[in-house]
Amino acid sequence: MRLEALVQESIRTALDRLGLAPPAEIPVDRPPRPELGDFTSRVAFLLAKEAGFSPQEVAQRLAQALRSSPAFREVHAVQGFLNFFLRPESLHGVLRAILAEGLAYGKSTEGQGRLLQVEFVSSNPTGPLTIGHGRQAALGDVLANLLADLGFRVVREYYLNDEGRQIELLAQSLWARYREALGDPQPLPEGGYHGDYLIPIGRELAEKFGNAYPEWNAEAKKVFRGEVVPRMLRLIEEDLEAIGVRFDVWTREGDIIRKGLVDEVLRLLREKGAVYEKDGAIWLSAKAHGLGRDPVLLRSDGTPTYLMVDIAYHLDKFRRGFDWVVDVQGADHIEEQQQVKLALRLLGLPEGFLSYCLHQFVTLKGAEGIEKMSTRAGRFLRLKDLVDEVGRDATRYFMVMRKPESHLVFDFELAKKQSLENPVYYVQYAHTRIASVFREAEARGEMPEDLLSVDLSPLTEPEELLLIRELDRFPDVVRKAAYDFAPHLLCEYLEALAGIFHPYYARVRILGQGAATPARLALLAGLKLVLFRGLSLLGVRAPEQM
RNA sequence: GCGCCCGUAGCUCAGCGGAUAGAGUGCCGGCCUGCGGAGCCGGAGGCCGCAGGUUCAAAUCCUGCCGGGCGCACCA
Repeated sequence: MRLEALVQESIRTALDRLGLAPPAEIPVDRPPRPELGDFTSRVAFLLAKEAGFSPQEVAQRLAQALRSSPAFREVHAVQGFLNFFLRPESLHGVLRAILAEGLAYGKSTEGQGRLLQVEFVSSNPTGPLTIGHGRQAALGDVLANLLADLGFRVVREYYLNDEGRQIELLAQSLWARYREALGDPQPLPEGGYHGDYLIPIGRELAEKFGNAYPEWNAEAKKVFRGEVVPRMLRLIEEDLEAIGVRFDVWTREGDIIRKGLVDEVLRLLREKGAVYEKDGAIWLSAKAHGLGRDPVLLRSDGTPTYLMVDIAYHLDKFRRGFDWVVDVQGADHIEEQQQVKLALRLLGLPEGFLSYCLHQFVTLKGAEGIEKMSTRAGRFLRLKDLVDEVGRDATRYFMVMRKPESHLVFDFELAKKQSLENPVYYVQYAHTRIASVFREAEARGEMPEDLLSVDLSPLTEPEELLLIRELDRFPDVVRKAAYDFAPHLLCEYLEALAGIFHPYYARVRILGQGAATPARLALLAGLKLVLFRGLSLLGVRAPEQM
């Protein structure tokens, strides 16, 4: 049994014996300081009023009733708090259970195989991915990993907007580069794409087409659009591959329109009286529902806006059978999120069908002049270049080590460091170090045949007991990181584990310690397992050697 | 002006109703004859942006203000 549940059950039994009704949920936490025990409960505060005693009196009675429980060495009542000190044997049992679970440890089936879509990156094919997209790629991928461990059937999806005005501008920008390569410099269109990445493609097309397209006209538009989109997709795929992200499904904006979903959504919204016509365009009545302004759904030329198609896309997601959809998006999409959610509510989709994981932007520390990025202005650092420089592991780790809604300062120099100041190396090194100890144990013939049947009673050092207590937390960390869209909690947890292990390793010898050796190796096996699981969820390697 | 997010140690950030507010880094001072020193230990450093309120209890919840980010296009 998990330790927290063990404590809860003990409290429940004690309450029962005292004739007190248990609260709906019995709170059990980790105390702020180790001298306050392994677990603490503030249950007495919740019961004091009803019981007619002070919190401290209630706590004292409970402590008295709990002292007979075999799980605890001591139970203290302090200022109304109930503090539990576990017997080492209770902790040893936990370690044994973790080892028995193996790689399944931390997984659950509570998602019940429900179909979940995580949509992320979804960058327009107008250029390579920047480090900003990198944060989203890492976040989306890690969230997908976490939720898959909770038993959801996860689909990673990329929404590809390969039509519309931006693509046209891109095509025209490419055409200008093409003319430039032919010695006929043309100005880039207003709001066009200035990035260098179009220059070699322009040169390539100059060779391929010669002077076939001297004018920017309807035919040139068609041809250059056809040339540019697949090439941009290549660049994006290279970036995704660099950071190690694969998508299961790519959906194009054009697919949604062709399915007739735009017309259908419009019809449904009209039936609800949620749209109106003004200046020849169709608007969504968002203000009437508390939003700041009414957005356009259908332009006066009859074409749908991005928002319109996005709403239709989400209806499509629903029809495709997803039970839950998580969209990872940057802070510049806040208004749109409110509008889409409103529209889905009006369309009668279930509340909670769509969740947004919103993240703030990334700035790069230690790289002058490229802090402010813009794809259109051609001022950015390409994701692949960053990965090439600092490595996939560090890139992924750094991108998720802060909570998404916080602005992220990516410390370029720190990420590159191959020393333990770098948190990702600190964690990986713990894993490697254990692997190294195991190799040494094998060489010396000290490795037990079966770690599961090892006598764990020699595990009595404070760090040993603390480590087991921390290993016990892993499933909670996975759950919280997944449901709160907070993968940084996993980073923090892994750093805490490594932070207990490294000093322990420095102080206590593992090998050649008689009966303590197999017990310590079993502990390290449990730790290695959890480090591996945690790093894998982050998509970061857990090396045997480095 | 309106909407969302963020103001916690010099810096980068955790903590988001509970007991003396934490980590990493930086700074100061210790420790290298054994399993990887790619390390370990100790210390200094905080009106938790400001002001009210709610609560037995507020960094945490509410209100207002101040500072920063993002958005407020018939762009995507």
